[in-house]
Parts: sequence; C-alpha cells; structure tokens
Amino acid sequence: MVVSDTQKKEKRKQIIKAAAQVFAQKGYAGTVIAEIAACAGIGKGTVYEYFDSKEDLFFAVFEWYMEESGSAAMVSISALGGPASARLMALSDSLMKTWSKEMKEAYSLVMEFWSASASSQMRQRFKDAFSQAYADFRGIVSSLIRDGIERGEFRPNIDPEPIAAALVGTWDALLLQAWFDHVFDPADAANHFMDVVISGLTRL
Amino acid sequence: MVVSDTQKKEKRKQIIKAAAQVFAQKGYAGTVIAEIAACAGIGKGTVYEYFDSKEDLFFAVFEWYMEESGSAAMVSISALGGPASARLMALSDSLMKTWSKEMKEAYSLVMEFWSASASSQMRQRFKDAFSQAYADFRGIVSSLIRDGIERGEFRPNIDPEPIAAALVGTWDALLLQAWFDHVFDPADAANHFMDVVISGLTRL
Amino acid sequence: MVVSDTQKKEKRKQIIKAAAQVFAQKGYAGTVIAEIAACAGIGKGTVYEYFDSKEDLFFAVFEWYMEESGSAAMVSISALGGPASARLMALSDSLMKTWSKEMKEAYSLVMEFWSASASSQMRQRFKDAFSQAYADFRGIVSSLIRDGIERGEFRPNIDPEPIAAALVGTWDALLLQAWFDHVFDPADAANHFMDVVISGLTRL
Amino acid sequence: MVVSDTQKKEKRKQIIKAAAQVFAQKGYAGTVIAEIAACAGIGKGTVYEYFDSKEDLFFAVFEWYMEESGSAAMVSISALGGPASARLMALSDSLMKTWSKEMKEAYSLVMEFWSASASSQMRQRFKDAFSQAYADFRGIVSSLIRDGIERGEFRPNIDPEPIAAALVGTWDALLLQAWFDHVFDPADAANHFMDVVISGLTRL
DNA sequence: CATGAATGAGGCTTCATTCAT
DNA sequence: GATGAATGAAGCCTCATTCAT
Repeated sequence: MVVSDTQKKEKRKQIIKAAAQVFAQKGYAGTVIAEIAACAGIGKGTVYEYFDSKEDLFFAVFEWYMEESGSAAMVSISALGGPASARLMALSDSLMKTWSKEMKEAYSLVMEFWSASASSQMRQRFKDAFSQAYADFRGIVSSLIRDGIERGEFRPNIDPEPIAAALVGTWDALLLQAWFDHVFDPADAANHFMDVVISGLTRL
Repeated sequence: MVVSDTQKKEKRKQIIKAAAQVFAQKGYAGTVIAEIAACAGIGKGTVYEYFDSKEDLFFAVFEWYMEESGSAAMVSISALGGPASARLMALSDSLMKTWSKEMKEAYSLVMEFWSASASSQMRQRFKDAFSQAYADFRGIVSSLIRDGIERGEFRPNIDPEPIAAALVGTWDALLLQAWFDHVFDPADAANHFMDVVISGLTRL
Repeated sequence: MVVSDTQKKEKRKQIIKAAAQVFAQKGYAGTVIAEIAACAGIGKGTVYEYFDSKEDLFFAVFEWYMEESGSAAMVSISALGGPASARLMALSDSLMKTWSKEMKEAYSLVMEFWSASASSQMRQRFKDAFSQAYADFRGIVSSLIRDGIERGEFRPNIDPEPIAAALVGTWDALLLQAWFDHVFDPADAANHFMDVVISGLTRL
Repeated sequence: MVVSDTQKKEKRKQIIKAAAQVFAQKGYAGTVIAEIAACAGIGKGTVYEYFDSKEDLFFAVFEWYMEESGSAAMVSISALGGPASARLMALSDSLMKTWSKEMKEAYSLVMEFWSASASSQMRQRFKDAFSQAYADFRGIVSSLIRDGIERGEFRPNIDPEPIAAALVGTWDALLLQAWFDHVFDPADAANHFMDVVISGLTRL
C-alpha cells in the first residue's frame, strides 16, 4: 500500500471541502468540476479518482455536511441533566449560535440540497437522507419533551411528536430567515419564542 | 394595435403557467425551454418573444407565484374581528390546509426559488423579493400579536416581532417536512403546536 | 410544415454521406463528430438534430451502405434468363467490377462495420444486419445454383447451400485482398476461379 | 544483468497475451490499459516499461498473433507427399477445424486488425503485414496447385495464382460467416466447395 | 407574429501517459 | 524495476438562443 487509506481519506475530505465551498457559492448547476479541482489544488481528472460523478460528489458533500452539522451537540445537550425546559432552551440556543457563527456561509448549501431533493434524478437519495435527518432530530426533541412530561414539568396532555416537529422546523426556518436578512438575529428570536413555547408547555 | 395588450398579457401568463409546471417538476437546471414551449402549446422561438431569457422567465414565474400565493388570505383572516388567539389559529389552519392541497405541485417550485436565491447570478433579485415577502408576512403576524397584547389577551411583556418571525418560520418548515415525508400531517402538528404557543402567549 | 420531409431526408443523407467519408478515412473511433459536421457543411449540433448519437449515425451509415451496395444488381442479374453458368459468371464479374470501381475507397468502411460487430456495445445490431445481408446474398446465389441443377446444367449431387456460402465468401475476400494489395486484380482472379468452379459444377 | 533477457521476454509475452484477450473482447478502442494490466496481473505503469504506447502494444499483439497462427501447419501439410488434391483438401480441412475451435476468442481480434489497417495512423504497418501474410499464404497454396499441374493431376491451362488467391479468400470468408452465424458450419461448407473446386481443377 | 432548424459554447467524463515513491 | 495516483487533453452531447422563413 504505497498510499495509505488515511491519506486517501484525507484527500477525499479535501475535495469535499473544496466542493462544498464552490457548490455553496455557485449552486449545483452553476458549479463546474474544474473549479472544484482548482479550489482543491488538484487536477480535474483527480476528482474522478475519488468520486464517480458530479452528482456523487455532491451527495458526498451532503453527507459530510449532515454529519458535520450533525446532532452531536444536540444529543449531548439533550442528555444533560436538569429541567427539560432548561435543556430545551440550551439546545435552541446552541443550535442558533453554532449555525449563525460557522454555518452561515454554508447555508446556501442546504438550499442546494433541498433543491436537489426537489427535482432531478438525485431526488430520492436526498429526500431519504433528509427525511431520516429530520426524523432523528425530531426524535431527540420529542424525547426531551416526553422527559419533561414524565418529570411533571410539562403539562401531561401534550403530544410530544407534533411539538417536536414544529420546533425543529422553527429552528430551521429561523436560520433561513437569518440567511435572507443579515440583520435578523435568529438567536434572539429563538430565545423569545422559546420562552413562550416553554411557558405554554409548562404545567401551571 | 392589431394584437391588443390584453392578448399579449394572456399569452405571457400562459407561458408562465406552463413554465411553473415544468420548473416545479424538473427544477430550473433540468428544465429545457422546448418542454415549456410544448407544454404551453407554442413554438420554442415564441417563448423568446415574451421573455428575454430562461432566467427572465424563471423570475417572471417567481413573481407570478409570489403574487398568486400572496398574503391575500392572510390579510383577510388577520383583519377579521374576534380574539387574536382565534385569528392566529385560523391563520395557521388556513395556511396548512391551503398548502397541503396544492403542495405537491408547488412546493418544489419554492425550493427552486430558494436555491436560485442561494447561488448563481440571479441571487440578489430573488433574495430581495424573498426578504420582502417574509417581512410582509412577519408584519401581518406581528400586528396580530400586537393586537392581542393591546386587547389584553396576550401577556404584555411579549415582543411581537421575534414571535412572529418564529411562527412564520414554523409554518414554512412544517410544510417542508410534509413535503419530505408524505405521512406527516402539517395541519395536525400545527394545531397542537399553536395550542402550546397560544397558551404561552396568553395572560394567565 | 415549414421544412418538408423531403428536405429533411435530403439533409439526413447529406450527413450520412459526409459521415461515411470520414468514418472510412479515420475509422469509427478516430472520427470526431466535428469533422463530420464540417465535412457536411453544417454545425456540430445539427448532426444531433438528425441522429441521436455517434453510434446511431454510424449505424445509419451502415444501413445506407448496405442498401447502396445492395443486392439490386445481383437480383437483376440472377433473374436474367440463359444458362446458370453464364449468369453466375456475370454476377461474379459485375460484383468485382462494380466494387473495384466505386467502392474501393469505401472498403475500409466495411472493415469498420466488421470491427463494430466484433466488439463494443454495437455488436448485436451490426451482427444481426450482417447475418441477414449474408443470408440474403447466399439465398440469391444458391437459388441460381439450384436452378442450374434443375436445368440439368450442373451435377445433381451438388448441395447448393454450402457452395453459395463459399462463393459469396470468395467474392468478399477477393475484394478484401484487392483492398490490401492495389496491384491485385480481383476481377481477373474471380474470372479464373469461376472457370474452375463452374467447370467443377458442370455435369460431365 | 540482474534480470535476464529471458525474464523480460517472458513478461512481455505475458502482457501480450493478456492484451490479446482484452482487445479481442472489447476491441481496440474499447480497451483500457488498466484492464490489460489487471488481466496480466501487473500494475498499469508496468505496461509502459515494456511497450511505448497502447498502439505499440496492439501492434505487438498483432505480430505475435500472426506468428502464432502462422503458416506452420499449412506449410507442413502442403509439404506432405501424396496427390495435390488430397493435400489441398487436408489443408482446407485443417484450417477450418483449427479455427473453428479457437475462433470465438480470436476472430474478433482479426477484425480489429483489419479495422486498424483500414483507418487511423496505424494503417500502413498493419496493411503491409497483412499483405505479406496473404502473399505468403497464397504462395503456399499456389505452389501446391502448381505441383498438382506438374504432376499431371490438374489441368495444365490453370493459372495457379488467381486460384490460390481465391481459395485463400474463400477460407477466410467462410470463417467470417461462421463467426457471424453460429449455426453455420465452415468445415462442412468448405468440404463441399473443395469437392467442386478440385473437380474443376482436375484433368478429365 | 410565430416558428423550429441551426448553431456552437461549454460541461462532464474518460483514459493514455507520466513520474514520484 | 514496479507501481498506481495524478493529470489534462480531447470528445460526446446538451441546450439556450438566434434568425430566416
């Protein structure tokens, strides 16, 4: 093995990162492989040593992105002790802050992923992955809520599933609005909103 | 004037509708002008009598769409009398139901618009229009909330703006989730969630 | 119908002829569509208005060639009256002369067709067509021989099928040799050989 | 000399054999060096230690093939004693049988050679070699016929050269037909045909 | 006005060949 | 010597746009 697996993985990631950058800037259709290669400091053909096609590379970027922005933080936060309401707040805040900081420039990528899942041949691959990701996320949030009910913090007649779905959506959409409107502060909006929601959830 | 302006307008709209259909199905990049022309029952060249370019046509579809799905319904609902909480509920329900119906055809179009606003040359045009649309929508909702506060229905220490922003986002995102996952019922989730939110808003 | 079907057919043939020329010169793999287009005096893209792919065009050339060099002459000669031996001779002579004259430059095309039927994805299409063409040709010759037997000209214990197969092959191969070796005269060789064969066929 | 010439020659032949196999299966254009290397059990780069280019390797395969399938058998048969007619029959039969056996793998290779000689840059190299091979083969057959004339077996007014040319061509073409049509039996056809030809050659 | 045939720029992808290890 | 990762030239094909009819 002249070139170790680690080195291959390394280079793969290097290409993925370059691709993410270019896809984010130009969109899937507007991106040309040559630019990704140039951005990664390699030859055009080399990209095809690591990915079978432009679409494949795009999907790899998608997977990487999902993982990167993944639920690690959420899981750890939701697994903490303390009142469910506090954990919910912490989760919300962490998401908004993390994203606002480092993911802002990458948000257009998410839109490209949505768009990819909406049309073209890629549809199913992306749609499935998105469904899964949303389901996972909803699962984390709904168990957090369920925990709050069991602890007697939240009203017992709450159905955790739809609430979780809505909350996940809210966070998602706040970031979207922030992306559209640079003066919009998603963390602040989320704070205010979560106050209301938690107050609505809480047993009187 | 042999051909009246009305006739031109008519044909223009006909093309836009055909384009909307095809763009929704195939995405912007995946759409070929020929198919739009065929779908509109006209010749390929004729499209260029009414629009300067593919991008122009796409933007025209966008404008038409924004207008069509515009805030007419929302305004009318929010302008009704009665308790703010009831109006908020009605607004939520109306949105979810209206969209659920026409979603399959239309939602992927919205994604294409997002994607267009995220990348490419079209960016600014779309981004501005989206910002505006969101701002308008937020405005309607926040004045509804403000009204609730003034009426003494809602807690006085609520800041209507961020709550409105979050609500708008929630509705948006619930529809997105519904689009991804066909068994997901956005109207039901919205109902449960609005109960919580209104309960959180309400003065004890 | 702005452009008549006749005109389309005309242009199609024009492209086929240009393609035949270039394929003959450069071979299938060595041919680039651009050159065919240039040779036909049209734009590169126009080729694709008439043919779906390079392979399709190649097959169209094949079909055209088969038809062009087709059995018209053979059929007419074999249908003549007179002794079978004379008709066999005339057929042989006509084939050699026709081909030597106008088809020499095109012979490399035939080799490309063979090669195409030997490998690649096109295999079956070409193979089937070749089989058919050979079968047709063999049929003509064998019925000519059968006729000779029935007339009492040829020995009754002859089996016409294998003889026809061999004769068809002989003519084919003589032209091939002529193509390799420009001083080789296939008509002369065929004459001498047919003398021997007819003498061998003839009832003593 | 650490690595003996013999070892180099060995490896060279190993590559040639692998290449022959792949070229036969995929055709020249359809073959990728990587597959040849894999088939030979060596690295892609190693091929270039032994051959300057793909074309060079192809020509080496051609030369090897010509030598391998060379006239050894023919010479030995034609050199036997006994009547010329018997030797002619034996030669025909041996050719058909030998080839029928190994045809499937090898015949498409021959077509590739033909095709190579018909077009491309390789043309002359191949064409010359083919001309030579045909000339050699014709020489063997024509001297056999001449021998038959001298022995008084065959008619004295026969010109051996064109007859030999035609016979060589016939065998060639029968194998071609057999390759196209798997139910066609070239040995049987050759037998019948040679009966007629020998009968035509024989002094009454 | 409407049309659709013609066009050619441009993108994805392949693969022979090189060269550092 | 052997290797296979890297490369970029080159080709097929698509499709927005034009323009003669």
